[in-house]
This record gives sequence, C-alpha cells and structure tokens, in this order.
Amino acid sequence: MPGIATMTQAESVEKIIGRLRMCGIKPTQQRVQIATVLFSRPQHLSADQVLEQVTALGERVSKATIYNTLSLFSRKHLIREVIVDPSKVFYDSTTLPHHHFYNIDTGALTDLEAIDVDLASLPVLPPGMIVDGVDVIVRVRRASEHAGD
Amino acid sequence: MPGIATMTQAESVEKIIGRLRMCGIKPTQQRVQIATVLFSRPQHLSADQVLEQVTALGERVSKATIYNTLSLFSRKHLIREVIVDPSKVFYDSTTLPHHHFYNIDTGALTDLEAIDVDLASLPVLPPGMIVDGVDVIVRVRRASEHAGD
DNA sequence: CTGCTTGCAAAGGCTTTGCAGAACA
DNA sequence: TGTTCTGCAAAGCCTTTGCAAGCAG
Repeated sequence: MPGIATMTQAESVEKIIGRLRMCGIKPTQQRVQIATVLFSRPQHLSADQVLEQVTALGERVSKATIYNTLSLFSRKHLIREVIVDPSKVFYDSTTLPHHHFYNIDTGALTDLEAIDVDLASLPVLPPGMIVDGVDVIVRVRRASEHAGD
Repeated sequence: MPGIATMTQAESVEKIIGRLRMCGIKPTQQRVQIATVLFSRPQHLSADQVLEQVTALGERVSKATIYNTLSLFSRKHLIREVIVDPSKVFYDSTTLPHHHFYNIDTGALTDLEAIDVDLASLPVLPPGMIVDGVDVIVRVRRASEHAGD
C-alpha cells in the first residue's frame, strides 16, 4: 500500500469491492483503484483526470483500461456520463438525481440541485419507450464576455 | 441557379441573406447555401448531414467550411448546438426555447416543448455570471433494451 | 482593390480496437 | 486451468488548422 493511501478513505476498499460486485462488476485491482478515485468524494472527472488521480495514488493503469472501465461503470449505472461539450465528457460519481452548471469560460462543472423539472408534463412517449434519464445543463458565463467574435 | 432550386424555398434566398446580415455575417455563397439547408425547415443536423444536404442541392462546399460556418452561426446565435453524445453534435435551426428527446437506440433527436423547467428556482449565480442557456435532454430508449452488457 | 473566405490536406485530440500476456475465480 | 482483463500501440473518427487561391464589397 502506497504511503499516500490515507489521502482518501483507502479503508473503504472493501465497501468499494462490495459496490462493484453488487453491480455485477468483477472487482479487479484496476477497477477498484478507479472506483476509489471516483468515490473518494462526489466529483466530475474526465477520463484523463481519472487517469491522473489514479496515477497520483501511485498506481499505474493504462489509458485503455480507464476508458473501458468508465464505460463499464456507466453502463452499470455506477456513475453517470455528463456530456457538456463535444470533447468534454465528465463522469459524475454521484448517481443521485441532480443537474449541472457548466461554466463555459472555465470548463468547470458543478452540481445544481435546486432546479425543478416538471417531468409530469412530459408528452406521451411512443409506445414501448421509457425515459432513461433527464439531463439538465445550465450553461453560464461571465456577463462581460463577448457573445460573438 | 441549379435546376433543383425549387425543392426548398429557394425563393427566400433574399430573406436568408437578410437574416445573415442582421447577425453581422457576410452572406457568402457557401454560407447562404448552408443557411438554406438549415432553415428549409426546423431540424437537427450534424455537420456531416449538413454537408450531405448541401451536396444534395447540387452545391459543393468543403467540410472545413461546413465546420467553420456552423461554428460561426452558433456563435452568432443563428442556430443552436445540441450536444447529446460525445461524438454527436447537432445543430438546431430552431432558436425558440425548447428542449429535446434523444433516442439512445436510434440516435434520433426530436423536439420537446411541453417540459417545464423552473428557472426561478435557480440558486443565486456567482456575481458577474449570467445564464447563457439551459439544455434539457430527455434520454429515452426501448423498454425491452438491456441496460447493461 | 483589399480583406475576408474557401478548399485542400495534414495535423490534432480523444476514444476504440486487436492481440499477446497477466490476473482472477 | 479457463476465462476475463489489462496494456500497448495502432487505427479511427470528428474537428481544427495553415496556406494559397478566390470571392465580396
């Protein structure tokens, strides 16, 4: 165990393993490391940032595995993909329903829980279709920013 | 003027030029062609689809120009970028406020106007920040679809 | 005419893939 | 021990960029 292990709740490794198993995910070493980073606290991370943080923990996981694992976790609803920009996919470690602020200027993504989306007013879905999720992204920017070029 | 000009309201070319000028966009031939495609009816098109439709009109516009122009139009708020998937950016020719259904299975994007987003409940924004836009994407899929792998 | 635009093709960034070796049950 | 996962590197896709030639006002 690396010396910096105490920087996150490394002691909850067992909990993380349980969580993975509960979702039908085989808890390999890399997956546990990635999950440890994701669940150390609620946050939004890009694939690259996940890689950086795993590396910062003194572990080595390949980029391919990062992508595969994040994709697997999303598919299993362990985390949620938040798409704010064509080339900026974040993985949100909080699966509780909430929405997001996206700061266009800085690229920062923050949580937003006080917004109401009236799902009751949804039109009737085509037969056999179900709602998989609702994403609300409030894009904000500096007021003084130039809107055009 | 190509013979297929009547397939869309080619007669509104002047209106389109006016619209571009009103937004401070120099109405070049390519831009008018692209705008003609976009505004022929309310729709959501990817860059590639715009290129296809322009080509279908018998015109030739380079891919680079398609990208540059769509980006310019968005920046000038003539159209709106809708990001539903990391590699699926649509350009919405309807700028009236509305939201979207995204069919995960088929990739189809459709309009949705009956949803209420209670913007009044937005938390206070940091000073100097303004809301640039609110995107609501309701992701739907076939009920029988397998959720995991 | 002068500057902005276009087009081509190459470069760029992020993500996926194929296959051999390693790890897990 | 068999299957699944990992890592590397190459390939892939979409988008952006640089530069010379062309169009708009």
